[in-house]
Amino acid sequence: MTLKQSYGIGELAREFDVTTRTIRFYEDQGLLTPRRRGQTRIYSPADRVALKLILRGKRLGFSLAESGDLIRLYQPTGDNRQQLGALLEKIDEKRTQLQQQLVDIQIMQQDLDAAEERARQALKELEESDV
Amino acid sequence: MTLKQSYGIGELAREFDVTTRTIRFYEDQGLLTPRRRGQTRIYSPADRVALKLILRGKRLGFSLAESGDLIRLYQPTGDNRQQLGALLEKIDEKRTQLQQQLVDIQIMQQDLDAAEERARQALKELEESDV
DNA sequence: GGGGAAGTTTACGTTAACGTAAAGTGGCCT
DNA sequence: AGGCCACTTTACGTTAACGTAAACTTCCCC
Repeated sequence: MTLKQSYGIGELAREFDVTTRTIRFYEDQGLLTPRRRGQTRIYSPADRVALKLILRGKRLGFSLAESGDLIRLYQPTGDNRQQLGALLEKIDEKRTQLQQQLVDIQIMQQDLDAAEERARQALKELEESDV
Repeated sequence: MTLKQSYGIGELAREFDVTTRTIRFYEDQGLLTPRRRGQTRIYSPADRVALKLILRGKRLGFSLAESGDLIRLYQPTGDNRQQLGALLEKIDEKRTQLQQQLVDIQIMQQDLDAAEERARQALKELEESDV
């Protein structure tokens, strides 16, 4: 089975577990650009990918504006050297940010390990004092 | 030189590049608990660590409430089995979340790689068409 | 043809995380 | 004494990211 090439708003809402209000809001912010059949919104696979990107961004604490940037990194825009240069810079910024987040995650994971260890130790001591 | 054992609010603000308003706000939220000398706040190394944790959390999109949870994972509270059980669960939740974020970061990094590749390709074509 | 179900627009409401301004206190310097 | 910091409290303002409610249309079903 090949990919669907269009989606309804409710369909996307269910798939990604967001409300239709949220999806319309993203459109308002210029992050999604569904076409219309009558007055009903029809979403393309590209819209679906964009939505996925937004939600992934959210999990990493990105603002909608930042996710908008990311989405635009994908749109093959008829670009001149200026814009391509700026693009490469933006990519580099994001990469730096992601690197920092990686470090943050690693530290937090170690912290969690330590916290778990202490909790287990405390449990153990409870056991022993209570034979 | 051994660690300082107390800090002023401005000092912390400078070190972590936040405003004093922000630091006081965190106290309001119960995330910091400085003692007082007169009416002036004096921060302990533990407060400083907590602040660091909060800001790290922010970089990963954690809410202040979530960072509050993390901070509490560190406070050796006189715990009973119930609480320790809940603690271990919380730790596990956070671990799962961090794992998801790791995956998200990896995907984004690949996306950035692809975007950079396309940008470089576009640049190259511009060069060639413009001998 | 009446009534859901799913879509739409419009608009006001809400929460988190601070910003910003005003007015006061305490110390230190010259 | 005057002045300048750095600190304090109080309080109202602001922005992002939706939630919630009301009042339509459209389509489908029986």
